Amino acid sequence: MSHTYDYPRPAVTVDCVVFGMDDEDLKVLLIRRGVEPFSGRWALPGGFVRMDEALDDAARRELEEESGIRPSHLEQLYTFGAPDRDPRGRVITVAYFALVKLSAHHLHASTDAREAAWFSVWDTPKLAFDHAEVLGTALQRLKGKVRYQPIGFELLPPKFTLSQLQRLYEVVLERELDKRNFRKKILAMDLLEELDEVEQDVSHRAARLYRFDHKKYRQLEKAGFNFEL
Amino acid sequence: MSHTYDYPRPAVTVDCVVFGMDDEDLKVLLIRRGVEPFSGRWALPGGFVRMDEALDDAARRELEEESGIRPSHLEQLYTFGAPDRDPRGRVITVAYFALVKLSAHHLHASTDAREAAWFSVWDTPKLAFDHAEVLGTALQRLKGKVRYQPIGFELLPPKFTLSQLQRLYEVVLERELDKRNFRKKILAMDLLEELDEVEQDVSHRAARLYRFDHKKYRQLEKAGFNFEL
DNA sequence: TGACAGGGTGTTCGCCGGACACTATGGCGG
DNA sequence: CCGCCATAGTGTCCGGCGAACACCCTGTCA
Repeated sequence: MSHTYDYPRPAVTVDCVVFGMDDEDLKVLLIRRGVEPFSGRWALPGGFVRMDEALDDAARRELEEESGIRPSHLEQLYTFGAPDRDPRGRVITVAYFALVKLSAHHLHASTDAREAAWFSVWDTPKLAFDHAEVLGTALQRLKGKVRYQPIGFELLPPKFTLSQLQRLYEVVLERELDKRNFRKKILAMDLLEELDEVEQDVSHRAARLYRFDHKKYRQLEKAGFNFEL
Repeated sequence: MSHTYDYPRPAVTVDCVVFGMDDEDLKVLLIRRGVEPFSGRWALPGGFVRMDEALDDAARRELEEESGIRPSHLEQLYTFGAPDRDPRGRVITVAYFALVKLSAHHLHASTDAREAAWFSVWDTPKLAFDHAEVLGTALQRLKGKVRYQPIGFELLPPKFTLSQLQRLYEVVLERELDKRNFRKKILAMDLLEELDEVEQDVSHRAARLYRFDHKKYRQLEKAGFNFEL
């Protein structure tokens, strides 16, 4: 079946930059392409938008189809539409930005025969299309946003230690933070629930676990509170 | 001439939210539609993206065609793609956000038979499509961005008084600012060039004029300086 | 039992943001 | 010409917050 229009139309895709965090590093999800163009190259998960589908829904669907992941945070990032960004012709892509708790998503291998894997964001292979630029934009966004919105927690397991949280901020912001000042500030916000649990299976003194209190955050937010760093 | 594709494709447009500032209020540029759908209604300037044209270029072109305006600041805002946002079918619009010096753009009336006019952003007529939502998103962006990037100056004439600048911030941020603190802070940044001129034709003491020093800003920016409020 | 690998904790100081009120000028009208 | 009006322009104090900074604690493992 074919479709005919009076004027030429670009194709529209969505692509997702999905970030996850393991104990050392910030990771991004990539898919190895199995078809031309750029067959064999790594690329961001994504695909064509259906005619009856909202853009956000398309992003979620493609992500789930290609990796099985349902992100805990998803937002639109930027729309890339350089006329020559896809060798097949005019393709405009609406890029999305997603955060997942890596621990909860041990990639059940390739859901539909495509290979998916996590890469350190500082050390990715050469990417297809303009996906390196998209990734760069997403990193900037993450770096900017993490300081004034509590989205960093979406990258950590539900229960986490303050050291994990600090490492996360250090990796994302690309600078070291003072342990005492960091703890003082984050605890002063009163957004973390101190649990009666400590981490397990570590070969040194075990750290206390905390949980982010979404409900309290929403309350404070309404009252004009601003999360910052 | 017609164009045929294997899969259906959405149409892609750009729409521009153009802000200007007069002595009292923040304004937005609207165009009265002359064709269906929403004929007679006011809408944001915009139109279809050409096949060989970057998105930014499309935004600039449509804006110039419909109003003669060449904005001093233009950036992508957000992409709106709800399946039912246009009664003609699937139309995805990439919205842009633009700032102009109102004084320099006394709308040479309708460049191509369409009616264009400035409206107070707090008091617009009912808008076509989902343009009210687009405008709301743009206002949020302006409000957020004006505090940590010196884009407010794009809304003022090249030479302005500190009172004009303060009024601009008050209108955009929707709150009153203390005159002494505002002046202290903005002057401390050392980004304003104090001119040997005062405003003319006012029926009270004339205020000194200042000019924003773009060059100095770029230097400081490189050195890690951060503009704030 | 000692060494190692993080965990956890307070104080000081300088700066900046916020609150706050009066004098100075210039135009205009009476 | 004098007084009024409308806006311009100016400085201080205080409290809070961010930045710098070092040592003891605890649990594990060899």
